[in-house]
Amino acid sequence: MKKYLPKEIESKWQKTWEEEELYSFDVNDKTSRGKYYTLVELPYPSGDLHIGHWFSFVTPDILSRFKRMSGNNVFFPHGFDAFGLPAENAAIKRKIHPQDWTMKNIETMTNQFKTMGTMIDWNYVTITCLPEYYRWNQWIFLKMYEKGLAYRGKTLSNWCETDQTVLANENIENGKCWRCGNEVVQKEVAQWFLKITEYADRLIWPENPGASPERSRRVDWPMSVRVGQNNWIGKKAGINITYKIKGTNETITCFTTRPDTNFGATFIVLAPEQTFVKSILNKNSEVKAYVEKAEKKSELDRMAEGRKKTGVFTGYYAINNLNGREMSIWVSDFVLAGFGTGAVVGVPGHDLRDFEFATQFGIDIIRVVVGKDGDTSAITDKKQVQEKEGTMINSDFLNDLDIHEATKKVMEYIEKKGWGKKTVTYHIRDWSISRQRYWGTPVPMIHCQKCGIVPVPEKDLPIELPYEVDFTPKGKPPLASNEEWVKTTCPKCSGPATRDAETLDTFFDSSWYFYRYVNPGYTNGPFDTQKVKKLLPVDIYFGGAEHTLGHTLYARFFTKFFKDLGLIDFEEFASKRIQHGVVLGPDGNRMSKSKGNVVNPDDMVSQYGADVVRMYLCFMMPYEAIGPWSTEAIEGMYRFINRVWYLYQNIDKSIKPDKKDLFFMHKTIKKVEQDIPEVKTNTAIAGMMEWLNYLSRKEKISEEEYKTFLTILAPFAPHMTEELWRSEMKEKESIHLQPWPQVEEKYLTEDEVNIPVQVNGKVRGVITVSSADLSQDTVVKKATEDEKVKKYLEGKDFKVVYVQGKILNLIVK
RNA sequence: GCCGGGGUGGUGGAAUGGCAGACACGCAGGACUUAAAAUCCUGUGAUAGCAAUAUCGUGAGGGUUCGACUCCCUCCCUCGGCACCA
Repeated sequence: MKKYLPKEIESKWQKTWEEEELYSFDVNDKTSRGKYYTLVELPYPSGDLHIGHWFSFVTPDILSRFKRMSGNNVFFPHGFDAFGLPAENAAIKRKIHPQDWTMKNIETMTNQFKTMGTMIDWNYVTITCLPEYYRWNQWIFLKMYEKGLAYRGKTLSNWCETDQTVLANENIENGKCWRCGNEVVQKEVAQWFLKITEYADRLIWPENPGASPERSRRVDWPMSVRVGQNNWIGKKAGINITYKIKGTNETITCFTTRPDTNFGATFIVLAPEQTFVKSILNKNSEVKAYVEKAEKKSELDRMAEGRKKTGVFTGYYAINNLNGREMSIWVSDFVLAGFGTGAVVGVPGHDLRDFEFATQFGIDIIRVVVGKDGDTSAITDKKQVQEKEGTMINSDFLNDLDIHEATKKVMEYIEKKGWGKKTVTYHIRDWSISRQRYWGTPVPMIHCQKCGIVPVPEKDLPIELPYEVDFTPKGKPPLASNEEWVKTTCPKCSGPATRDAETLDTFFDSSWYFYRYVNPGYTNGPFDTQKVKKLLPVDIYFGGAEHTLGHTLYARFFTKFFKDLGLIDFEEFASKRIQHGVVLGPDGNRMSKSKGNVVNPDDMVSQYGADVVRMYLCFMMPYEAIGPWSTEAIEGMYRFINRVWYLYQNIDKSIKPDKKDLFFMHKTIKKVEQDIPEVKTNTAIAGMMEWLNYLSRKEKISEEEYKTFLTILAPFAPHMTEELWRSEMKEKESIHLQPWPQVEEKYLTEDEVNIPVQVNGKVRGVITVSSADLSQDTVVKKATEDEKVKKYLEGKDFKVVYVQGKILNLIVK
């Protein structure tokens, strides 16, 4: 038999498959088979394919191939998330235009992707930086503007000095920019926002997805994503209580979720940016100095201070309606202007942060006794409170209630008295989408001196990104430097006007690409609604855990918006979400050029072949895990593939599989077909290895066994199985068009079964009994006759616990 | 601090109430070879023993159960997310 030479056979079959259009997807498929849409997050064209790309794409490919063999019309498209800062930064550094750099990378990476041997249909490719794609970004933006969901706002924003652009909250990691890692500062900038807050309630996952009646389909997303997104949305029900400021006509409103603790409120703290604070700046120099200092503090400065509280007394008092107490009013930067009302009522007996502030400034500490447990979920350490000689007061009318009821009752009481109003707050903010950079979708808006902001008429789309632009960062958008492009006429009054020179956050692009995938050339709208109806929702969406709060949340938001536009009729775009892990370098660290621990997939492919690399990536650890690449362990996979290859020589066409052979064969088919949909390729491969070990121990094997082995191995190792199937075994039709072998349950029952026998829960022997008679009497009889077991029974009486055909436990007193 | 995931041999990991450590790597011994590589065979949780075998063993402690890596309670460690969020 010829040698196993992966290099030769892999490129040969990749070429043949392309010529034969083996993987071409037909959306108009007339057969009755079901559709299956496999989606993997579209990669950024960074330049070179990383082993991480292989890791995240191979398992989806195996699943897709398996689904196809199991009789589904499988859609497995591809694309590139081609806009974004790295292109611009690389271009500045290397003096290449971002577009040229990006398109070249896409070409390189596409060729590298093809060496993986996936069943991706390369006729369906979406590239987000092309006008045919981003014109529909602009279209969607205009629709959102029309519906009041896109608006121009001027607020304190996250600003990255290095990248000279605004960042969304989701793009900040520990106060630093997610791209460059440099400090993010707060800056007042006018920019475009999307009102994702309007969809906050609909974006909240039901506690038990699938149970909610308005969701007709079962939605299976990881708990970490559902809980993470719900926390990020951060819906809280509470009450806004308004307090009179003594000696003025003014009031202060504070939000709280626990008004029952207000009996113990002793002070109020305002954010430096709060309106009442602004009104007294000129009356109080101490407050003024504090506010000015606070404004200069960056996120990092605040973090460096830790929990140490700073603050200043305003000289004013507010009246607590519940007990008539006068509460001193303070200013402190621990109160956030952007959350709630920018004012907090201090309850130091029940809140650790308030306790710290009260201790720092010598404010009274009161502990409230409410409810049948005599306390309201005290946060502060009791001893500490007593040391501060705090007063204990009793709110008599709440004595028989639990905390939850007490909160509710006080809330109603305050509202009835007219002191406050029930309200709901959210942690999620509107999504800032303006970027002051070049390489992105131009915002389709026009600024007219007379008419103000005017949307570009739909017929004028796309507003193309000009090629000639000075894109070195200068603090204003690079597009503004191209006067010819910026100058335009107002669509309303035809007077002189300028184009909006900002570009859209690239997360806008990736929020809807999977709709575009079904017909990337579609020209009558952002996507082909007929085809979308056939293929979506996505059946399984593979991607990274880092997209929990950004991309996947945005994509869900867009989906709900499209539903409201009547373009689609479902709430969730992906029925199932699986998040891949990370392949670390052989030294256990994250791969990086500077550490010199990068595993280059091209090198691995030329050394072992794509099939071995594919299978090793599936076998090394579970898909969701994080772990190091092993230069030794991959050798084991090379051995496995070679053993399968040369096992071909052991075929004896004259023999038929016996009962035991068939048992092993069907057991393995079952194992593999159960594991693949659960994304457990590591154990599926282990199952095939066991079967191979069994087959290798035999002198000769039947053709049926070998062919079945190749068939179930085909999704994992598509090239070598095809070579054996077509070149060696002279089969006409590709192995990848074969149906998945049927599991015959009748072969899975064994003549004899081994039953472990326990005495007092410890295994003392194993008996073999005929599966024809597994009755308790027979098994117990056989067990008591067993020499090893007998020793432990010593003729004593025993109780029997028997699980039919599985285990026998004898309990001796 | 809150939320979520983990903790099993020398290593990656199997087992979701029923023989813990499948499968693989590594290691040790053997076969083949003048020799090496490759390949094949055998062994490989710890302790005691020549051995049969026994005892211990899934982060720690308790509990439920005939039986617990698996379920419950308390705690420790670790990774990830959020965070002066009122």
